[in-house]
Formats: sequence, C-alpha cells, structure tokens
Amino acid sequence: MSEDAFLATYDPSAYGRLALTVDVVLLGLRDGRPAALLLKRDEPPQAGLWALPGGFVGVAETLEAAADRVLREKAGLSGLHLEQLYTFGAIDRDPRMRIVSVAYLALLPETAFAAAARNGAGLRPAVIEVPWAGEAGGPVAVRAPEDGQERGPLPLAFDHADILALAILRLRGKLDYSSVGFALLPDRFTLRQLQDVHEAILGTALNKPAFRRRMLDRGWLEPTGARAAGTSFRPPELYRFRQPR
Amino acid sequence: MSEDAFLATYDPSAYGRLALTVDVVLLGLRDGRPAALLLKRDEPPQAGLWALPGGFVGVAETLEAAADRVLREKAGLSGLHLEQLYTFGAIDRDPRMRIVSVAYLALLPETAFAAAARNGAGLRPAVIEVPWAGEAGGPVAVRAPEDGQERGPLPLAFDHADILALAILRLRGKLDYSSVGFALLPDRFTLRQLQDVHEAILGTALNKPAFRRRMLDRGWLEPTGARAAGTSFRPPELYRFRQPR
DNA sequence: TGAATAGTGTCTCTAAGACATTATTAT
DNA sequence: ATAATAATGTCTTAGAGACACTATTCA
Repeated sequence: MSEDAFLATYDPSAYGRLALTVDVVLLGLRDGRPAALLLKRDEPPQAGLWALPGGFVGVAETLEAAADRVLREKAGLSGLHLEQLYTFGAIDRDPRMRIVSVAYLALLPETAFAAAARNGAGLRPAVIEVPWAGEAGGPVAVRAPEDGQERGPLPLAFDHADILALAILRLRGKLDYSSVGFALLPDRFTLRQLQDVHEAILGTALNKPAFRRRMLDRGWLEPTGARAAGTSFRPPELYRFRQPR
Repeated sequence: MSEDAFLATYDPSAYGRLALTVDVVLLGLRDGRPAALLLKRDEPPQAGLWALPGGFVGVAETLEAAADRVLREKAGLSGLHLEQLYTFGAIDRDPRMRIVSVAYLALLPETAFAAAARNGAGLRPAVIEVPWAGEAGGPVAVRAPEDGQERGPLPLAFDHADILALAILRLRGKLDYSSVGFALLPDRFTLRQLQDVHEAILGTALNKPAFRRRMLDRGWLEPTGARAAGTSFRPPELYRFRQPR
C-alpha cells in the first residue's frame, strides 16, 4: 500500500483524541563516531524510512517504564540508564493522528552497542553525521556504516532527525561536567579511550595534558593497576569509573 | 465535598485512557527573591492546596500553544517566551486519572510579575524557598510574601514542588551562559540590578568586578547613556539588552 | 635500536577572586 | 564635608592550551 493510499483509508478518530509515545535514542560509538540504533519501518506511514525504537505509553506505566519496555522489546536490553530529552508535540509530526512523544536517551558502550545491533530484531546502527561542530543545533543526517550495503544518507521518519540532533546536543552539554561519558565505555578503559569518547561526541580535538589533568582531578577515576594488553607499544594504564560519593 | 468523598465518586474510566496537560511556572522576583505565581485550588482533588496554572492540551494544539493559552486564560499574559522544562509522568501524580504533564517555564520582570499577581484571576505570588545553595536538587517550599495574610509554608498540590525545584535548577544552569537572566529585568536596567537577579537565582553572592567584566565582555549590554534617577548617591548607568548577532 | 604511543614538566595565557581605590551624586 | 554606592585598577591564583620531553613496550 502506498503512503497516500494508506492515509486516505486511515481514520484518525478511531484512535481517540491524543496519544502519548516514547522514542528512545540508543546511542553508542561505532568506529569512533556517534551512532544510533534505528529500525526500518515496514508498515505505513513512512514505510521504508528509518525510525527510533518507540512505543505507546500504557495507562499504568510510567514514562521511564515505557522507555525501558521499548528497549527490552526492540533491542533485548533492560535496565539501562535513561535520560529524558524533550517532549515533541508538533501537530502533524505523525500523519495518522495526534501523537505527542517523550524522547529518551540511553547510552551503550561500544561492545554492547554492536551486540544490540546483532541481536535486536531489525535494529541497525547508523552513524550520525553532525553538521555543526560548535554549539548550534539543527537536524542531523545518518548514514549506514561503511561495511553495510546502503550508500548515501538514510531517510529518517517523522521528526526523528530533530530528536537525534537534540540527543547529541544534550550529551555535549553534559559531557564535561557530568559522568555521562563513562556510560559509553566498558568497565575498564584507558585515558585515551575516554578522551576519544569525548572527542567523538564533541566533534573537536582536545588538549591531552589538560584533559588528563581535569579527569584525574575530578576523582572519578580509579586506577586498576592493570594495563591494556595487545599493544605494540607502551601499554596504557586501565582505569575504572568510581562514583564520587 | 471532602477529598475522600470526591475520590470515591470519581470514575477514572469515564475520562478515557491517558490525558496530557501543561503546567506553567511563571517565575519572577519579589523583593529580591525568586517567586512563582500560584493558584489556590477550590475544587477537589487537593482543594485548598496551591497549584501551578495548567490545563489540558487540545488535540489540535501544540504544547507551546497550550502553555500560552493557559498563560492567557489564567494570568492575562500572552506571547511570553516559554521554555520546556521536563515531562512528569508518575502514575499517581494526579488522583483522578493518569495525567502526564509537560512543564514549562516563563519569566517575568518584577513589574509585570506584580501586575499579573494583581490582574490574574486568583493568581498569587509565592516566594520560593530553596533549601539548597549548590547544585543539588529536591523539592522546594513556597511561602506567601511578608505582606500577605498567610503565615508558614503554603501546601503545594500534586508534584508541583518538584516542578518548581526543577525550574530553579534549570534557570541556575543556564543563567551564566545564556541570556535568560535579562527576561527577569525591565528594558533598561543597571549592572547592579543584573547582578541582583543572578544572585537571587543562584542563591550566592558574586564578585562585583568579575561579574561586570564578564557581562560587559559578552557584548550583550548596550549602554543607553542615561542614568538611573532618584538615588541619593552616584546614579548608575542604565543598560539595555541587545541580542548578540 | 626504532617505532609508536603513554605519560609528564613547564611556560604562557586567560579569566576569576580579592581588595583597595577613585568617581559621582544628594544632603 | 559626609555618606552612600558606582565603577575601576591591580595583584594573586586557578586552570586551560601549547609544546616538548621522558617513559615503556614490542618488533
């Protein structure tokens, strides 16, 4: 059924007045670039376009519970830390009916991100191409990773380009003064990996000594004593994130 | 009708599944302290408690339009700058039925705040007592201004103490790097007034020379050439806020 | 030893805090 | 002149950026 034919036969009033959904940005890093897990829609509306995993909020379900359920149903993940991003309420953001959506952000370390992309039913990673390096905003484009079949930017459904953009902006804003960055790393990591994460999200290079000083002075890093193996050079120290009490 | 009697006769299923509202924090300063405009509920549920102005979101109304309408209907104000704060979705935040609410923040300069308190149907200013001086959060207490009849803290309806707390936190976070602070001032103001606003919101004293340097270096302040009158000492220069292009 | 990255020492620069001093008005 | 606050000069200090240098591992 074509998009137009679908809309012609769709009866919005059959669905009541106003619906509430959650959409979850499952953000991780792929080859050192920010990426999100997206789902290809195979039903109208907007069949063939790529969308964030989402779902309706139940009457006896909190917003966080709905987001967690979506995560479980669509990515096989549960219990991730969720942060509310923003609530999108434009009248025509969904062509079926009036749907207001609360957007959430969840962060995955690189291995969990790759695993979810393999196990999640139809979830595929898409590298986010952020056209703004500074603090300005605007929608973003996404692209299938190099190893995929698709070429060119992937078409995004609804207002999901705006939601993705907001996720990046929010992350950038909190990165330096909060501990969100660690959610994108495995349990044990090197200072270089931590800096790579920050640079990937911020989209700019950072000064190494200053970065190390700042991070170590925060008191969030606990040296494990172990060092990373498998390098052909001086092995870096492994750290663990430790919540400042 | 008592609160219990009301709840006993109330049929939640008659209202459908899930409703969406907006609640607006109308924030201003009163005697140099942050204050919000509140409404005394005279119907159950929670009759007698103090609540933020709010209302249901129409099917063909954006969230911002709903917030603007609430502002117009309850405070006689329109076209104010609105900032979305957060969406509150706890199951039992309203005893009648499942109501999810999108909270908005609007800022008023001191004179407009006082005028809205006079003209708004039942809107009364309440000084916000923030128990945390740093960055920590938690609900806040409100109190009628000294000149009023009431004594002691005013009881707040629903989760509105949390909403008010979030408004303060958000404002504090944006105060130093954005131009929100100017929305709490009249068109022309002195640097001391600007500093007073910042100190009232932050809850801490600021260093005068450093504050002046920072503000002037921002390029947002345009000297008017005029000076404030009516002082018995050196009259301060009046500035105007000018959006940095 | 050479290559490669880890990790650090140090200088400079910027901006904030502290504190004192000068400026300007009304009484 | 005095009182009161505006407005600024300057010293100190904290932290970031720049850049070079040392450290450590494998091949």
